[in-house]
Amino acid sequence: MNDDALGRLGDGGSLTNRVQAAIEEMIMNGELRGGDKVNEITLSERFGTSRGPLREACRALAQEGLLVAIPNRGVFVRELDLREALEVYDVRSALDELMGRLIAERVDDAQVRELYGLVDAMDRAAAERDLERYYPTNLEFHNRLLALANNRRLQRLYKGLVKELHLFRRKGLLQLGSMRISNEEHRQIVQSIEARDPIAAGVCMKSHVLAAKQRLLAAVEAERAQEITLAQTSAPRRRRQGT
Amino acid sequence: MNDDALGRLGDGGSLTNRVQAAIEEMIMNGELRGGDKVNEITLSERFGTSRGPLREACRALAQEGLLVAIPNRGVFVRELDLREALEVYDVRSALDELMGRLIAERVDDAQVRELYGLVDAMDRAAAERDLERYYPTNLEFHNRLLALANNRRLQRLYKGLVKELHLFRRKGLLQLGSMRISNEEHRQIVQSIEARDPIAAGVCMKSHVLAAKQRLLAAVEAERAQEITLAQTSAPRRRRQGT
DNA sequence: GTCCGCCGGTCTGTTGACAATCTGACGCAT
DNA sequence: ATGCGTCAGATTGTCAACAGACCGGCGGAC
Repeated sequence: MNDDALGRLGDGGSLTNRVQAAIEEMIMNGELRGGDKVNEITLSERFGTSRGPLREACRALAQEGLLVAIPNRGVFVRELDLREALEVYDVRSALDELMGRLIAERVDDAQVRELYGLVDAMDRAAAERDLERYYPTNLEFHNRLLALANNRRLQRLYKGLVKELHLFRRKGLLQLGSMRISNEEHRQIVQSIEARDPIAAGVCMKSHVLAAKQRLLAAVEAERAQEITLAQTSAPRRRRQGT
Repeated sequence: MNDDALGRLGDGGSLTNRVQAAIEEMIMNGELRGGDKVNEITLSERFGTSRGPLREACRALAQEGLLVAIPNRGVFVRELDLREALEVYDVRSALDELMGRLIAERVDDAQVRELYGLVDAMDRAAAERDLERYYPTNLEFHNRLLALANNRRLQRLYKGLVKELHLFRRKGLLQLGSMRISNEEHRQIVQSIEARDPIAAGVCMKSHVLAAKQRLLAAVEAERAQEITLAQTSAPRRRRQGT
């Protein structure tokens, strides 16, 4: 991020809104990592504002859960441990089930065709092992579903949860887990939506998220096993790893 | 609320936190109603602070969804129309299902007995038509369930939704609807929890919320019908009511 | 050698003042 | 009478400075 950081986000109206968007962006693209301290003076100088708007932006982000404010100590980028990440997946599973239910109750044929189009595109990308194309389409697919649910509260909470997952320490594991995603799950979701079966659509979407949760767990376990192996080979005399 | 408004909430550490709690309190007890403007100078003078902390508190409450900030116009207490209230109920139904699922997977016998105790207390209060005792117990029952789910994310989102429902214009209708609540639903919830049946517990809790949603809808319909009747008798020559 | 208390620097918490914007009303022209 | 441009008052947006809290290092006592 450069000195024109706020200029690019010029559509916020107030400085506070732009600063808030800028900090959120810094967190999302990894410039600010979990546990980092948000220094008011440093950041306000960088954005070319005073500390007032910056403090207001931090307050909002803290309420949103992206930052943590400790009185007289400052604000820090929140850090999500494995337990919390799994909690988020559980909540997402519940919201996804609702999403499927709502969508199946109100889609029209054109929307179903659009969803099939996205699934087909993902199939083609997957066949070519083209992850650069698979990811954005996958993202669009889920955004489209979220929009089709037509429930603003659901949309806000869901987007918040997605943002929160960016705070997971080993974010790489999330992508590693979703890499092995089965597009077949997506197709089943659309099929149950096409059948206008709210129960089935809800179950499909819930299962989809819970499967992702399990993939994350598996990836964490795999990494842990590998770490232990590495540690044992490089320092074989050590019997116990740090807990 | 008096001039000691912040003194009673003295445990917030920073002024901002106390102001935030105070404003939230004002919204919850109805002193600030939906659509009301939050004047920075007026409120800051009332709390004995400057505008800085007050603005930060409003930022946080806006992010939480209790206030709405319009650039260069100020912040206003958010107003929930019927459509939005129903949306909230839908989301709550999903979260409650998750809650039931999680609880049934991890309760112990003592906790089940405690839940039965609360249901019994509600039965006794209902038998005596003692709503003053029924309400707090009902609240405690649901808070207890929320705690038993042991999922902080779920707890935060759920409490947020409950707060948001206070912004519904005709809040009275909510209570009117829950007055006819069947404690039998509560007992069924506990029974399925006691049976350690996650599916059944989830369904029971989801149904409980959706039933409340239907009761709200019915109350709104009843009120609307009565309004039309009154309007027709008092001004019978008018054929069309204002939309 | 270790622990305790002091102290300077740094950062946050808060404030009051200045600049920009909006609201509502007044007066004028049509 | 109605509509429009203008203006004063009020309110929000932003800033720079002051006060207080926390952190780390230093020196002395045991």
